[in-house]
Amino acid sequence: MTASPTYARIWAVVAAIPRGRVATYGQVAALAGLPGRARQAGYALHALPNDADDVPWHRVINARGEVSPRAEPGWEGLQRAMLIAEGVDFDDRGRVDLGRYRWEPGTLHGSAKREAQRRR
DNA sequence: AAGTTGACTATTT
DNA sequence: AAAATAGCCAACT
Repeated sequence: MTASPTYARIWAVVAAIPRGRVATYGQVAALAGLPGRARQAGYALHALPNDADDVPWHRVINARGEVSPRAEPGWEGLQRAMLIAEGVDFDDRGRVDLGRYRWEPGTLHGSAKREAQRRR
């Protein structure tokens, strides 16, 4: 497949998002070594092949904590359903509490993990 | 090769 | 608080 190294980096970061957590496009881009290139993160996911099960694209949302609207309808509802299935809650306006579900990479280790788990 | 596009975001109505 | 505006930059045509 003809994937740019840029895409590969972004996909790698997305693949690292733990279950039940979400990340913003800007966050993914920054972690991929592309600060300020949030749009490219979204572009990379758009170009993502359908059989890429190892990339949890549904855990990437926009900075407002909402599922980004895309060209084809129906996907938004699906993404929301998938996140709910993982334990991510949405409020009445269909938004995720980023302060609670935002993924903090590399932070949880050993006993610190248990402490982070206590948030609620 | 130049112009358009977009699964974004911060700022301003 | 929600909607429109402006800035952004790589991929796509």
